[in-house]
Amino acid sequence: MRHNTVVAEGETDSDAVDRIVEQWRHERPDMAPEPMAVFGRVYRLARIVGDGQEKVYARWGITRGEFDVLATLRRAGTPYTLSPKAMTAALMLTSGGMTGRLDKLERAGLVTRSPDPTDRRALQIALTERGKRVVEEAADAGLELQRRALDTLSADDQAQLGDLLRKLLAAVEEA
Amino acid sequence: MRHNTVVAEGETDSDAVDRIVEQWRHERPDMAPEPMAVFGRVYRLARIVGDGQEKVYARWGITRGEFDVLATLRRAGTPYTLSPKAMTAALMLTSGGMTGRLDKLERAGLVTRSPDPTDRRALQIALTERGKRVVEEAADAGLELQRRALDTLSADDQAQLGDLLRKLLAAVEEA
DNA sequence: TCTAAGTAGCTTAGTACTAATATAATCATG
DNA sequence: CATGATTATATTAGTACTAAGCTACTTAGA
Repeated sequence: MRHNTVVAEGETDSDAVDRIVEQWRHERPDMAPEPMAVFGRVYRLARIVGDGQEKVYARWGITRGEFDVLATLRRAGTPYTLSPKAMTAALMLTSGGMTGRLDKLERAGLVTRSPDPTDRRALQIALTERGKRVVEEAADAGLELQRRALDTLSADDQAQLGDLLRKLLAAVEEA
Repeated sequence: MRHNTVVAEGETDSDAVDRIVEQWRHERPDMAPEPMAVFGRVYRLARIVGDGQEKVYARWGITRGEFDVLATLRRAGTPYTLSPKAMTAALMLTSGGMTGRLDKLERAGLVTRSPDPTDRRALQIALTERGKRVVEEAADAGLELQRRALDTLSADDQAQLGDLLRKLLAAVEEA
């Protein structure tokens, strides 16, 4: 319930998420749906920016999930080698899902599978030269998309948003 | 580059996302990967809290996608009736996806499909009594999950986070 | 009024996952 | 050092979606 209609500095018009929260408040006055305003926007941001990154990565013929595999290998540093098991944990994926992603990446010539000499149950997944080039170009392009969105916020706002999200994520990961 | 190791008030230890950003910085010093810190946390929050909501809604035998359909009908207010077309748009879904969700909800007795008397191409989807009860109970439980996570932040922090996310979402939806 | 274009919902084929299970190899204990 | 438990990857069946295209219906224009 606003006491006036002046829009304060930096304030934005009500958006789709505000309207949803308002609808709930109207239909269920006992509900206190304020947390939806935060998580509704988190979901929407993840979806919209995620879809955008998906489109960017498609220029290199890979999906976002496949990019994540390549990026995990690239970030590990030379010789760009990890086990499927390690990446399965890092990417919150089942082993079946990882097998599928590696099949596609191997067929595309972006990674190789070789036996782990010290553990015959395990594999070593390695980035190929082409895989390294693809992941670097795609990462730059995807980052650029994120940067364009984020740079609509002041440097202060960006830092503050990062801090608040880190706090919230820490709380959520605890539970 | 910190000048000392004192952890300032409210500051949190480095988390998985910080470590990913740090790895990129080390491997690609030219990269400026700061935006990843924000969007990485947005993705992770969406995934973790989303999975949590999925588990909550499962107590009523519905998925998150099906909950969203029921909630859209409930929020519309009495008589809790909308066309598939309207909901397809609101939920960013293809028509095929909507048909599938409605099939399941109709079989479960949570919605009904009836012909639109004014347009014989269209349908009217309506919440049943049971559908209304299910969506209200599930919405309360899902909201409670969100509230527990969010209440680890001060009221000020919650408000600030909401504002920053609204700004960022507006920028993202523009593009 | 007839027809072309557009719209609503459904169907089909294909994709990317999960959960459960299988297989093979390794590790830990008596 | 034998064996029971655990681990790493793959396989299978089932799920929830998308993209493309279909049918039935509606609308706008000559």
